[in-house]
Parts: sequence; C-alpha cells; structure tokens
Amino acid sequence: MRYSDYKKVLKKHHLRITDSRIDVLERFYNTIHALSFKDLEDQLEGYDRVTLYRTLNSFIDQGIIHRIPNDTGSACYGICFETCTPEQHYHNHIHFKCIKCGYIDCLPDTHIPLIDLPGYEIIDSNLIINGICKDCKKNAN
Amino acid sequence: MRYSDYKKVLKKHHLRITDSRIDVLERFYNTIHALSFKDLEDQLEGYDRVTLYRTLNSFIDQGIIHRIPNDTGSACYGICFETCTPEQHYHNHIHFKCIKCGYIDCLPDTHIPLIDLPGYEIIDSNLIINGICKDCKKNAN
DNA sequence: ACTTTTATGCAATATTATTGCAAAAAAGTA
DNA sequence: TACTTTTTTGCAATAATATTGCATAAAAGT
Repeated sequence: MRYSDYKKVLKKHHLRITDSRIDVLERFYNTIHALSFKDLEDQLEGYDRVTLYRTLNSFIDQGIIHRIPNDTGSACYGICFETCTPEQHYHNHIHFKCIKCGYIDCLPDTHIPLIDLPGYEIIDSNLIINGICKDCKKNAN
Repeated sequence: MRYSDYKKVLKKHHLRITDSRIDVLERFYNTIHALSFKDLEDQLEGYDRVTLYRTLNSFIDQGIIHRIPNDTGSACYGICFETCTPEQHYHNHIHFKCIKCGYIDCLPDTHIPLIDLPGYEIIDSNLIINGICKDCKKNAN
C-alpha cells in the first residue's frame, strides 16, 4: 500500500489526512500482529502520546481498527477487514494470543461459533484463544 | 456460606486466613456478577488498595478467582467454580457483558466450543459475549 | 509463650489514559 | 491563491490504575 492508498482509506472513513493517521495506518497494514499502544509509541517516535491515543480512538470510531480485550490491562488493536463502517463494527473473527511471544493475531479466516443463550440478546462476541503460535512451536526445537 | 466455610476455602487453596481474604471472598460468593477492582474497593472500605490488589492476586494464583478480559482496560474477576486448583485454572465457561448495566456475568452452565486451529497449540480460551442481559431486557419496557 | 513465616499499611513510584487550551494544519470557498 | 472555518496537534496538567520496598502486625507452627 502506498500513501495514496492510505489517503483513500482515511477519506472513506471520513477522517482528515494527517501525518500521524497515515503513519499509524501504515503500521497496521504492515504488521501481521495486533498492535498495542506501546508498540505504536515505540515504532512512531516523534508523535505525542496524546496524538497517538486520539488517532487510535478516531480509527475505532470510524471502523478502521477494533479493540481486542486483553486480561493484562493494556489494550491491543487490530485492523478491521473490509466489513466495518463508521456505523458499526462487523467482525467476528477469532483472536489468538501466544503465551510465548506475546503477540496477538487476528485470524481472518475464522469465525466465532454462534451461541444460543436463551433470554439474552446477543450483539457481538469476542473469542480470544491462548496458546502457542506456529512460529513459536517451530522455534521450540 | 459462613465464616467457617470461607476459612475452608482459603485452607483448601493454601492461603492464610486473614480479614481481607475473608471479606473479599464473601463479596465474591455473595455477588452474582463478576467484580472489578473498583467494585471491591467501594464495597470494602478500610482496606488499603494495595492489600486488595494483593488479595486478588493471591486468589488468582491459587485458583479461587479468574481474571476476565475486558476491552475497557480495567480487569474484572469472577469466582472459579469447583474445578480450579493452584496448579491450573480449568474453566471454559462463557462470559456475558451487558452493554446496558455494564455487569459481566459468568455463565456457569455454558462452555466455549472447541475450535480447531491447525498448526496452533491451544491452551485455553476466553469468550466474552456482549449484549443485553435478561434483567435489562425486562426493564426496557 | 516463643519463633518463623506471611500479610498489611504506608509512602513512593510506575504505568496507562484523559482533558483543556493555544498554536498549527487541513479542508472548504471565493 | 488568499482567506475562513473546522479539526488536529503538542504541551502541561491531571486522573485512573497498578506495583514495589520496607517496617510493623498478624497468622501459623513448635
């Protein structure tokens, strides 16, 4: 993806073209893992922390990225595949968190099984699977 | 449950009997929802924040409670059903988070469907379903 | 009753996230 | 392009969440 493509993504999601948005977007498109705030902060020196937080929030609001629940306390963010709009996030892929390398990956070809919960109204669901990823299994021996 | 029962729980999990552990345990047994740190702090005045954090951590280590991932950044804790030991947490029930009242509930009679992820080694999984709980549906009209 | 081990409270510090506001940059318009 | 309006940025301050070290207190073991 090139600068002009990132611009298109931002335009499509009704966001102004700014340096930090282009750079953050580039990080998401060129990283196979989900990114934490800290990842972005380390990789994008020069921007104020506040700017990065606001950039992430604008992306979430506009359906460019989604927040991935995490029991460690610090949120992670994954890029949304084609389906999300400013009106609603539509993704129900599984997230995998590797306990060795710590990376969280979106598994785009998976989907969370439908669950029937009588009496409850289900809006969406998050499935995070913990385990050991392919790379870490390979490197184990 | 009475004081003597809470004592038994703590003993079974190799923890000393202290006031804060008894009181925190009581809160978990007498609350149908999962509890956040803030909930406990509000409900158990008189204990230092640090003591409450350490009490929660000792409960997690010993398999009395489990941490529930939460995309808001502040962790929630649910009590473990009979199955957990200091060696390993064994629970794979579904968690339900109501977007109206904000409460997270453990659904003890459910279980997370087994997922097959070729190449990955799965250790455990967390499924959090967001929606509207029975109570809030009832109160809606 | 005494000793050993563990937990608690306090103070300090670290980490993560948000807000207000003036200056800078982007987008819209003539 | 020059000008205006709107939004974004950086800085400083502050809030919210979590951890550590250490002396004292309490629990458990003998």
